[in-house]
Amino acid sequence: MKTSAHAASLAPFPAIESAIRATGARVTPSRVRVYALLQNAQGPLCHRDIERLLSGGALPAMDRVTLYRVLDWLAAAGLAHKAADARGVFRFSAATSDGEHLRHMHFRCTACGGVFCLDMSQPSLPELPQGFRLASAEFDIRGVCPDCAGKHP
Amino acid sequence: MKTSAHAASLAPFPAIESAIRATGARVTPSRVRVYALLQNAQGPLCHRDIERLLSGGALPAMDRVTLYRVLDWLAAAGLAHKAADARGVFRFSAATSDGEHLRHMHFRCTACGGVFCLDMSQPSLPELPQGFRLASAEFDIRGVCPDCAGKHP
DNA sequence: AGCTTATTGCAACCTTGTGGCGTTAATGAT
DNA sequence: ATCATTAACGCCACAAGGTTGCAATAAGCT
Repeated sequence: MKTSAHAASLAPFPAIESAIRATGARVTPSRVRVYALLQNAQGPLCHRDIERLLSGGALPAMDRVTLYRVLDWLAAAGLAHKAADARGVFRFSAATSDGEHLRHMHFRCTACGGVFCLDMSQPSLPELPQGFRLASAEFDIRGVCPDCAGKHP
Repeated sequence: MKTSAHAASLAPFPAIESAIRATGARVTPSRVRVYALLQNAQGPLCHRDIERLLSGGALPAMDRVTLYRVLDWLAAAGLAHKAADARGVFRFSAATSDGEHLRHMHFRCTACGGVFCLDMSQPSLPELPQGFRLASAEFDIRGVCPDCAGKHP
């Protein structure tokens, strides 16, 4: 039995692959790797985080710019959410089914930039003035996380 | 009657001046100008906005870095709030009395980065898990503002 | 007026993110 | 299976936002 090295690298992620294919765009190793990584992540990751996590594996690290483009593409395709953290750095997270993450609770650490999802029911959304187009709404709580609070007492 | 040019440049802002002096730090023209500007602003301003607004006047434009430092100092002194907008750029706003702005509603335009304060009563704050230190909480609503919605139909 | 030292201005640098362009490789057709 | 098409990739340089180091300046105190 002969299996190409290429096919083997994509095979472990059938769901990922089909989700990408469903958008009409091409299925590439970069997209599969990044999207899979976001889905397994605990919270939103920034470009730097992803670069580090990716460089650990056996596969060759992908180009900086390619990663930026893959992330922006995932966001544009609706497969990921893109939002700036408390330090002004963009973080990305996999977009579950739909709408689940749109009304969510986040705790943003102003020291390390980390984002923690608080799984709590959220209050109802208020009415917007005329002309404003809503994209997402979240209760944004800022402060210092337990880790950083320990380092800076 | 003789009045020094220096004193004349600070005289118009007695409240501003005493607020700065109350922090224990030195009262400088840069701090007075920037803090006065933030207090008169309609919404949170970014570094760029402030640079432009300042360069319009008769006084010589202050240094880029000095402005960054004045803004960070205002935030550290508790006279201003510092937060990243939807595009990841820091915006600053004058800190009114206290706590008023901490629980506030904002609409952040993902196209132009503009921030609009929505003066609406806000739902109550939830409990945080152990170890998390709260600094501020706001209902963060993202989307496209009427201006940008008109440009990109 | 003179002293002390917090602020300023300047220059260089860092990080995050984007645009241009030739090359590679994912897909559809042969 | 091979080929052609063109979306993605990799590499380059660049832009915007933000920070650090240090010499020169000017607030505030006596």
